[in-house]
Amino acid sequence: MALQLYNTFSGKKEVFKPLVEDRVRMYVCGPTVYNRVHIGNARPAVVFDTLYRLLKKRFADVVYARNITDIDDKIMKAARDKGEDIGTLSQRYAQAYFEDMAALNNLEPDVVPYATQHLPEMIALIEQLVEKGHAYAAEGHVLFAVETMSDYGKLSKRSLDDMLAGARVEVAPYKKYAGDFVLWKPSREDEPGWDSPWGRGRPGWHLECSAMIKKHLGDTIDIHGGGRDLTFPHHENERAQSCCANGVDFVRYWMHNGYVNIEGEKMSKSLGNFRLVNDLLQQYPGEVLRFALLSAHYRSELNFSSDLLDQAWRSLDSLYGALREAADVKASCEDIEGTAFMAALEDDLNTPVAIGELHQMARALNKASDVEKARWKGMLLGAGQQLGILQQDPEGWFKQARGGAEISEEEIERLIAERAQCKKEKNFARADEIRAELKSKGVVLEDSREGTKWRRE
RNA sequence: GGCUAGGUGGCAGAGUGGUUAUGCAGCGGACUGCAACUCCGUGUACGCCGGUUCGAUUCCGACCCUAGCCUCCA
Repeated sequence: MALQLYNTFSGKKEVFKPLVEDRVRMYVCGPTVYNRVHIGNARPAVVFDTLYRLLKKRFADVVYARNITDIDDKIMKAARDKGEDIGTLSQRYAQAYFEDMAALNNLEPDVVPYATQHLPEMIALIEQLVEKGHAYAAEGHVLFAVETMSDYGKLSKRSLDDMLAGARVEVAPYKKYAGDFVLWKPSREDEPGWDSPWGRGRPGWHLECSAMIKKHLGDTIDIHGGGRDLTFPHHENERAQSCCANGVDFVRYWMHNGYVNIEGEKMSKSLGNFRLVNDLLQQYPGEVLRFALLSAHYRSELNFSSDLLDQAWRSLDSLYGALREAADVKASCEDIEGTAFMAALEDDLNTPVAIGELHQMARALNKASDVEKARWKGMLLGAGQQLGILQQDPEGWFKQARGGAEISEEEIERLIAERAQCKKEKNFARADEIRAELKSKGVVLEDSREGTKWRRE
């Protein structure tokens, strides 16, 4: 089955065909590093990481780039507030971002470009736009003239008239037209800035992506992804800059993920209702967070709650449970091509259905005869790998801490040994007492012919 | 005000013009010294009102409601 992706630009699912056969170039908007990221920021990283894994399976030459925005007015403000150097602050949060993303089992992108390392490219892009009459300088600013682009607004599906009718911001006096956006703005002495033909200043927000895409991936790329809120103005403006400067198609498939909501409301730094990935990691394994993010289709909104996380954890428990039972089985290297699992992923990354298939595989593994177990274990592991889950040692999975007061492994083992002795002596009263005692400390015992296993819950 | 997306069983979440996923929770059963795990069984849910149709949750129209974008934002 052919990979199908929903393209924001056309508004429908399309069969994915790279511009050049077997070669895919994908760019995803990364974070502005002025704070630790919240779980909403993690969603595109997880979604597009899952797509990246799928693309790598399908195509020989895949390059995935995800930028770090390290120059921005919010970073400048954060640095001022903390009395810290901008570079130090952005470096620190970039590092924190990498750690958070790694904890969610995200593979590293092939390219991680930084905005501040691409000033010459950005300036060159502006010069090109000015030269072609798409941009003009005014009062130290350089602005993009949106009226010079005939299909401006086509990505976000809005007309210039609509936008101006709903405008809620005052129009800056240096703009020729209210919808024009900034490519370059002047910096005061105490603000970070770079020399340019228009004086010392800094780039507008949208420019870096255009410049970095051009440099690292080319004039026309296959996939550009990000959160739904970036469709306008960010991606619309990127598209305007790149199309007008390069004169060729910019992005062939635009993809946007839905929001993570809290209590039915968008989670965002500005609303202050966010949950930091790092805080959540104190309470939940990264794999649980990843699973929760993949439990809804990427284009839907996802309501984030402790209920969701608990369900995700239990679902993973059931999958790891099947692997744990088959711990002695050597998994065969199974090809998951052509399975319902792959068909789900290829259908615009339908991860909820793919997860359903994972459960079917686990059930099959549980029921399988000894000879069949190797095959199903291989399938389950292979499918899990495709989603970035199920790669841990199952025994370790069940023994990991689950928050709250912890009883040590030594103590657990000691009580299990005592209970085994009691059972041998038919002292079931004491055996049950030990079970209850451990249960009260969050440890569940599972007897079997091979002995007693335990897990934390 | 303009534009966009969506309203599915207790919860999460796919999907479909008729045989109505999947997971969690619940209930019944098998297994177990007791449990747990696992397995088997079990739930006619698709916002409201009309229309098309032999038949609509699925198509069409109106309505209600929710969220988002139009300003920094994943």
